[in-house]
Amino acid sequence: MQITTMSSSSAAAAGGLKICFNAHCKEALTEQTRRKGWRLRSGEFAELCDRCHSTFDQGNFCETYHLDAAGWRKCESCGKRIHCGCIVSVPAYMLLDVGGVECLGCARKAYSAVPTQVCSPSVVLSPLVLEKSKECTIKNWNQGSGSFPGQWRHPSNIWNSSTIQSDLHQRLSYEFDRPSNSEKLLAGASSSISLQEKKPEGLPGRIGLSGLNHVPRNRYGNNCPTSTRKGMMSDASASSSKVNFETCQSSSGKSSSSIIPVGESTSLLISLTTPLSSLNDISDPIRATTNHPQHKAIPSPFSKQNYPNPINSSHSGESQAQTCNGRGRLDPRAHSHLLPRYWPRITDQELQQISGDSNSVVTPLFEKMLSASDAGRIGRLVLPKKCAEVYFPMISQPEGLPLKMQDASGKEWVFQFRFWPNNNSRMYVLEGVTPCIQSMQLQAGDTVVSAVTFSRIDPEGKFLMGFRKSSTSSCTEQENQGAKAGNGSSASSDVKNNAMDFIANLPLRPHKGSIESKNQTERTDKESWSMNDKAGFIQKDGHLPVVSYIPSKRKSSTLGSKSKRLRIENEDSIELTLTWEEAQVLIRSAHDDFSSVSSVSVEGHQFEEFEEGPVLGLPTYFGKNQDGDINNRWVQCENCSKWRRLPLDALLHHRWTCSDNKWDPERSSCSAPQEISMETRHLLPMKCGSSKKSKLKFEDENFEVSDGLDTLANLAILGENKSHSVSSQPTTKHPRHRPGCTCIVCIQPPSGKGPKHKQTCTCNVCLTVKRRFQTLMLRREKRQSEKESENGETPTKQQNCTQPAQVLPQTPPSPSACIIHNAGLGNSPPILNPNNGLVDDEFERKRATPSPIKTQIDLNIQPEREEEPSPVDVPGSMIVAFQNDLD
DNA sequence: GTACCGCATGGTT
DNA sequence: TAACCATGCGGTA
Repeated sequence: MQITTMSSSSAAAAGGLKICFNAHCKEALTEQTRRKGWRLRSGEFAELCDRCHSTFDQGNFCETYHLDAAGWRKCESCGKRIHCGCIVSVPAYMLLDVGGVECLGCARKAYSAVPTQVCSPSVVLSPLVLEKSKECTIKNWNQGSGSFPGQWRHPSNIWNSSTIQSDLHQRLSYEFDRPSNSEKLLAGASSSISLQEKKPEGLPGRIGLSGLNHVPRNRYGNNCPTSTRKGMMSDASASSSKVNFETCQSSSGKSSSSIIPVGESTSLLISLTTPLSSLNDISDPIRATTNHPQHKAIPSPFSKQNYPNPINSSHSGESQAQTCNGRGRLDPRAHSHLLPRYWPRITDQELQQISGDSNSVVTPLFEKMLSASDAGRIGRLVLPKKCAEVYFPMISQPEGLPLKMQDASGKEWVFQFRFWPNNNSRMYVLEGVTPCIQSMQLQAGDTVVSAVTFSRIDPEGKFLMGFRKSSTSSCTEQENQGAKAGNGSSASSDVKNNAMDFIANLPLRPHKGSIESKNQTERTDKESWSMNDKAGFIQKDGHLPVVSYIPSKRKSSTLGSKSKRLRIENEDSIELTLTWEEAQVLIRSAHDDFSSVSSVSVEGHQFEEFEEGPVLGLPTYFGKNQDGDINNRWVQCENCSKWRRLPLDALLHHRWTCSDNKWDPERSSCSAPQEISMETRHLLPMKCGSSKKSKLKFEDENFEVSDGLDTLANLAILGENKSHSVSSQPTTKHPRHRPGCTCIVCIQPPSGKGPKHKQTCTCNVCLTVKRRFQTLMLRREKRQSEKESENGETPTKQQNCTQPAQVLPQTPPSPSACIIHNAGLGNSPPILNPNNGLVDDEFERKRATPSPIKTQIDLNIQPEREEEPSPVDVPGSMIVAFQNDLD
């Protein structure tokens, strides 16, 4: 074999007295005795004295100097001893996927015997080997000093090999991460130098390969007599191919020796070196190789690897993790053969965590966004076909084989790697992943696993399953990519929400049955809601996720009709509905007036619309003094659940805590004991779950509570409703309704068809209608008042009467009335006793006092928009009905 | 009734 | 247009 050598950056190191790099020798070197040994990570070469170099050159270096060192292993095939403990012997062996090592000769034979599938990169074409080949080449160049030029083709000739070109292209595109560069390279094939000069922008650590990157405990085996640089070449030749190398010198003159294999065999090695001087002064080689024609993909792993520090590790065995930027470290095949969506995007940090301090080399293989079905209960993870075939073991039977996977925490899982025949093709799946994914969900706490990255750990040959969590950003690159890839669900799977956060921020508050509306409307945009719920995917990051859906064409097209799965999920969402219903009790406007609350009808369902997102609040209770006057309010701290007495006009945050108690400094801390009073002892609900109770009638008739929503609604109509006695027990249909309730919620199907509401109905829908009406009236009156003000007129009596804020204080509360009131409702305590069915004097008094409102509400009408005519103007509508009812 | 299995279907690339 | 792949869905335990 003849090798032409061009240059080495090591030349720059000339000058000054040096000693032999061999720690066991350390003989002083002179210009005349200095010889280049193995290549170092820096791109330089170990400088050896003549004697050591000779040993090295003969492939006996490790046998000579490392005999007592650790790291000797046996070739799994031929049993030859291989030193895997230093950088010198790196090119002499290969790491097997299944573990163990193989000498180069055996590895090559094994590889040649595998026709199509999947050879682990490290097995197929160990970059180490490649690297070593190069080193060897370079070394020999140095030695041979450019002889036999005639036997070396010009680099341009190399490009005649389509295979090589392809591989190189892959490699280049990977290495440089810039197709343009590779294109240039290919186009300008005449110069591999240019290759070397292409600095990997954004690809800092370029996968170095070679022993450099590798585990220090591998080296050339002394039992592979041919496995020194020369020997290795012999091995390569032995595998039926003659390999020639040609090197070109970088025009920069830097340490770029580019070794381009020129051969016509099926076993061809291309090794390109690019200087990494700009990057930590580490020169890592790039290699493109081809082997079996069927293996277009060159198995050279290496994305991120732990590179032993050549200086240290080669002697001390210490390894040093070297991080690369995420993009460039993936297996070149990922870029060349896999769709971008499958490119692993594992971060350096993650790799670092995975590899830890060990000598393991972690090679990200591919990544897959989790689809709904992947993350669902089925427990099947569909694998991209190409990824499965390239990176996972070949399987010939559909049953496949069990595949051991290790997650980032080190826990081992065994999945069934199998395939289904599908359209004359195969569909690869990993079965049994649900526990693992769920485990990751748990570990992730409140985040969401959105993608899974498969990597391989060498030399163990184990597979690693890493999970990427969703980000809080709703429009992450992931999602975009997922959406772009047509994987809407995966993209959307990033958008899991905490239910309460969602509720708290939801601009629309659906009424009964509105969950369905919610589903209908959201489903079309984002099916993953259901999936999330189903899979327990809830993101509790506190960020508002509501509008971050990335619609998927596919999803939307699928969701409409025939999605049995989705129907199931919708059922699941009903579970959320119940929770929602309960949560409704506490939802209120963020403002302390009603003007910001209106009602809209969407697809036949009523939504309470907040100008701003509603907030959650605990109910408050109004207490009275000894005279029977309501003069205080009790509110429960959201932290300690203690009740605090506040002034009536206290304006409360939706998350009121003791620290907000500026009215009673002594009880402005949760540590302060709860005030002992009649109310706290007997009337206020117990700490646990009290706020959820929709309606309570306390022993003391001074306290009557209703839930905040009802109060809110009733506040709007101020007793215009006609109460009726009902049991305090909720109905089975609707926990907030009483037996006998004939409201639409209790008696109507979700379709909305059925009997109309009765005027006495106090269901949410009715109440909202009333509230809506009140809001409309208020606004109307307000406008009218403004108009009149502009005209210098004073508001009419009627106007005053219709404004709760004005009316309420004027309406003396019943001595027996103490009202629960949604904490955020503001200063004006609602004085009513509404729909809990308790008829009192107050109500009767109000009933006797005609209100412009009570004759205007038709519970069965659709709440109109503000612009629409007032119900008052609609003859024969609710005016008559309501009046009749009252009469 | 439910979960699982495995093929089929059809949208997307 | 073919391949891919998400998921539908019938059969079975």
